[in-house]
Amino acid sequence: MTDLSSNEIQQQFPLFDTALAEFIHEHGESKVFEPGVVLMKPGQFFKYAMLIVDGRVKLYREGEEGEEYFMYFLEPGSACALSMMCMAKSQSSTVMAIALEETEVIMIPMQYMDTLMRNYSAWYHFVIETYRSRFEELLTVVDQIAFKNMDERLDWYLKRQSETLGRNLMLTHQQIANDINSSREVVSRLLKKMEKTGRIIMERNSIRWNG
Amino acid sequence: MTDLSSNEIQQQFPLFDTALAEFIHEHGESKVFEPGVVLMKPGQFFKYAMLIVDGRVKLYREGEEGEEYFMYFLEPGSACALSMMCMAKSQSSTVMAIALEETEVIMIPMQYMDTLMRNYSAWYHFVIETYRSRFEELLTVVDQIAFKNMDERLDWYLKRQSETLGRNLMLTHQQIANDINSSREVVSRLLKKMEKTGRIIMERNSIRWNG
DNA sequence: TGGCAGATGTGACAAAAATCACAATAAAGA
DNA sequence: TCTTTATTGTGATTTTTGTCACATCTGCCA
Repeated sequence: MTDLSSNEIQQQFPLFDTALAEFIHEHGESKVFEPGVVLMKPGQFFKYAMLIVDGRVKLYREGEEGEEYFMYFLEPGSACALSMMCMAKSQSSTVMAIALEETEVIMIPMQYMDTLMRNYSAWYHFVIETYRSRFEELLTVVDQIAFKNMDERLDWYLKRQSETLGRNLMLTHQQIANDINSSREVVSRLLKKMEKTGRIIMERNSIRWNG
Repeated sequence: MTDLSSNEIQQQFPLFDTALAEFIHEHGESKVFEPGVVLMKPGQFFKYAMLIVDGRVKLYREGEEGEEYFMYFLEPGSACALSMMCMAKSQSSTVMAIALEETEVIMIPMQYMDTLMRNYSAWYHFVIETYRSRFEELLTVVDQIAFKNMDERLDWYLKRQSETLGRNLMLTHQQIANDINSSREVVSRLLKKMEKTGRIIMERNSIRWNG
């Protein structure tokens, strides 16, 4: 039983019809994750499909030697595709997911998946759309690292960050370097160039995106 | 109506139960693609879910300036995840798919998707497993290009090629360079090194993998 | 058999990015 | 205010990869 009414659920997830929203209201469980908490990590198994109601989650890939690579954000109204896929096969996750803000999540136990899939076509449309959009997003990530130089990748990274986090990005050069698997010095120099063209304004601990 | 009996379908797709195999036998359409034929290209819309019965399909991403990046193969018993996702939303594809050999495909018109999802749980398990495994595969591609140097990427590339194409790879250095978005000279030099360690044997137009 | 096209080898050089070393600056606390 | 620490700036150097130029080699076929 969730904290949210089926009405509130429908507001956040416009694809859901009333019957589905009520089912989820009934059988889902609400949970709040504090900023910095790990929602998902490599090797972890899933018992729930996770729907983001409020807040923001950062997904990134971890390399063997602790390198990181930012993939995408989960925002309210979206679901964690990985949680649904892994759950379906009792597979373990291979990415990290961290709450950036206080994040409210509806968790749907896996035993309801069959029922949902079978009886609520809105659900499977939602599931497939979730997969599709994440797959697409991952493809654009591949594009960037396969085909683009660091300056373009940095630009794209900041653009995406500002799209979900706003124009004022509270990021140090080191954090950015981690996210795009580069080094602080390289990021510093490239940022300096971007500042000269007016694309950004730099302050200590933050960057203003002018896009 | 497919050329394949429901029995043959079940043999290729072990997850399918008899009822599902019969449904697909009834409503699917058989099609054969000759080597080199494009099954799917950016901008194309889908009316069918494609199941690979025989042959081999190569999927790769195309960059804005015509660069390429090899993603993965589709083999018999697997489905094209992209075709299912795009179809579901009438979205257009963003990758290239080319038949390497003569490839036999079952094409299921999209109007049956709802029925399949609703009435055949084996179908949606299959769909989700398809998505999951492709997503996972794409993640390992990200790993490689984000975290690894050219020598490791080449090694991994050859390993994957030989896993589905056999130890004897009919590839020129130029073709390899295209697939991993590098240059012929770089690939030549790295291959030479790999030959010295005995990991491969080079011949004209082909490479023998000893992995 | 001679020539040609595609494939491969290789040195020299250029460009992109990572690394190293250290300076300068700013904020936070004691 | 003085100290400490995190952040940012910057030159010098190295490593990795890509590019250019050209030499060889191999198989094909006219």
